[in-house]
Amino acid sequence: MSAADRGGSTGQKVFKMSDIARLAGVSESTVSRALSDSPLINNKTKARIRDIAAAHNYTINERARNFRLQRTQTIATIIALDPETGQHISDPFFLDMLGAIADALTEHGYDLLLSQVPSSDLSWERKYLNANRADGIIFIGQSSLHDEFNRLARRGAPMVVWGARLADQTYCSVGGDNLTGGLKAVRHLLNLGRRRIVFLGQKALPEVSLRYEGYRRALGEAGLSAEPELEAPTYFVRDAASRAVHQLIDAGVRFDAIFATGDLIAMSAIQALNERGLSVPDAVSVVGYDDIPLASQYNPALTTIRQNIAQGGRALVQALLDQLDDKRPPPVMLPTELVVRQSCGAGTA
Amino acid sequence: MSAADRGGSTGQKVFKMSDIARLAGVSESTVSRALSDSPLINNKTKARIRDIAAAHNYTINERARNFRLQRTQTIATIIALDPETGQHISDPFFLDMLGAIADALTEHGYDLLLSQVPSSDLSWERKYLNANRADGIIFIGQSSLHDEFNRLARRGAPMVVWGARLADQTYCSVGGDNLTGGLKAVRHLLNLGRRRIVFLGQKALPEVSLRYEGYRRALGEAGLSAEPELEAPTYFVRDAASRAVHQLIDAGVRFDAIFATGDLIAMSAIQALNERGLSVPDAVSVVGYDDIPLASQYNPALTTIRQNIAQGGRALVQALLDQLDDKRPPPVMLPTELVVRQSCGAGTA
DNA sequence: CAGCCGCGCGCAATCGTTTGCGCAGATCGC
DNA sequence: GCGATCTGCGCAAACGATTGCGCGCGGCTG
Repeated sequence: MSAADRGGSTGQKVFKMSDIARLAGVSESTVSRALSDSPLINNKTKARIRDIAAAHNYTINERARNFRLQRTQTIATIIALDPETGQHISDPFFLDMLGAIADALTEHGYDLLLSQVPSSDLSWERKYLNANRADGIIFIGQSSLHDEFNRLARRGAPMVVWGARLADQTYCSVGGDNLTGGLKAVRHLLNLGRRRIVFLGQKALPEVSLRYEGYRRALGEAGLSAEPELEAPTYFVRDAASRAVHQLIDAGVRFDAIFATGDLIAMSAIQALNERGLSVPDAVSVVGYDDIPLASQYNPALTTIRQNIAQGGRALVQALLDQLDDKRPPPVMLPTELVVRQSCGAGTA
Repeated sequence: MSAADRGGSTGQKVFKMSDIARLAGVSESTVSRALSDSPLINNKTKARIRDIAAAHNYTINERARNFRLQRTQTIATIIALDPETGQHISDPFFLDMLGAIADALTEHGYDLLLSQVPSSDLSWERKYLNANRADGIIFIGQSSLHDEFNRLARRGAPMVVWGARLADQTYCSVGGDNLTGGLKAVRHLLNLGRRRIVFLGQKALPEVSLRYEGYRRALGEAGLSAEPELEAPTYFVRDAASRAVHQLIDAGVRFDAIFATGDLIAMSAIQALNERGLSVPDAVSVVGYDDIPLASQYNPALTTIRQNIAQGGRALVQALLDQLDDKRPPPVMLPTELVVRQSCGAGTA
């Protein structure tokens, strides 16, 4: 049995529509219409054809069907690895998101084509849309690709991006409410009596920049203002956050709390604090972001901002499908929620 | 612009081969052959056609091509969620594996179709192979599907499974060397002077069962034997491991080390130990399994068994592609490696 | 009884590519 | 100088489904 025979499949004959037609004594047209429940076909005929199809375990050849229909029923999901920021696909957040998207697409009868590309390779349109591999694209991770996304969207490509809503944005985005997220996180720290709060994150990233704005506003509400020495830029890369914390301490900067713009960053920061003999949450309170599955199991359990990932996946898919229906869906902002755990002193480890 | 016009794409005309042919003043056959570098075409003609194609940003329609060639150039990767074991797609291990598979497939010019199905839905063959959506299937997670996989493989479906090699196995599997992994983990604990080592994992799962065999042998080498009271079955589900540890302590079982068959389980166990005032690694040494990205950042950093995930992804893809070439690749077992970190007392937190 | 309408179905074109075969012109050997 | 061989390209038939159009037939109306 060679790879050429019907997808290298099972060794037994794979029926095509003409086989069913012959068995039923009708034309292919009739089979096609019967299986798609067309009103043009008599109900008895339909039933007979369906029985025959079922009896022979017939499955319609989706590729042929989609080809004829000039559609793919496939959505490409691209996780753009930004070598600069070091954000990696293994961030658990991405996998959860991917699962949510897969579920939502399945519900709508779409397949999910997964691709992991370095952001330097920007030929998405050619590769997926022109090559007719996918009907649309979901990008996870906005990073520094804002302009590129704008260009793509202006050319009419059906696409949606998980990320922040930006000012000059022509593409559709779905994301958490990063400003409110930052606000809630920092308000919580202030309510605990913390006053010198480190902002740990890379403001160059759109989402992080909005979280920073929330940080700034929360401080403002408390009559404080953001101090440059309390801002530590760090990417999502493994040890960057840890290094940043060490540097702060080495530089003699005093602080009693950290707002980390990612749970991984928060964990890395906590580790660094421990290495320097600072206990969490006694000496320093820490808030993370995303509520990745491990956040609740970390030691101490992480207080964090939860984004509803399942809801996000559904929203991404819905926005994209709307575009395929010629609608122009507006950007979506999902509510965020503060989850209080031990790393803020809610309990003692 | 409607979703119907060439994949709902860019609004500008999408060229097809006949357009290029007309522009070049040749037939479609010639264009086709020129682009696939057929020796039947004069080099000058080839160059001219390629220039024209490039100038018009022409991309071959992959769907039409694959349709004509009776292949899909797509591999379905299925993460079977076993509701019983509670293992979830968000296990970081899966995402890493997925990334590795995606990379390896891309290298070979294949696309990755992702599906997340509850194991109760077993119509993979119909859905992916008969429907011509994919040329083959990669299953991540063997769980309790051994028999189902055997059936599928016997029918000749091109497939490969990430998991353990079992006795009556007719399908091709790729996996870590679980026996040696268990051996290394437990030998390490024994070398540290630990004697009462808890086995934390669900032996019903094939891979875990092999790790248990390693555990047993390592104990045997040290003149010890496995004691039933030190075996705590636990699934991968969020809090199961924590509960299991609490129960052990409640039952008055004495132990000085834990071999957890997953990093998430190990982390959960450590948390439970801490809650009961037992410090890691002073009172209890813990070894995990998988070396997920967070293992090194956990607190304390986790000693664990590393499986080379990138290598695993490549091996899975290679095994599947071999099958598509009519070869019968043997099961693959990849080496495992012990990574010593603080949770075993290699350092102090 | 003739004309009309609607129901149920078949014919054949079509989606964009690949490829076996055929054919014209150039080249070569003798 | 003539047939054989080779080179370079075009014709047309596939791949497996969908769908506009047409047609036969039965029932209805006038």
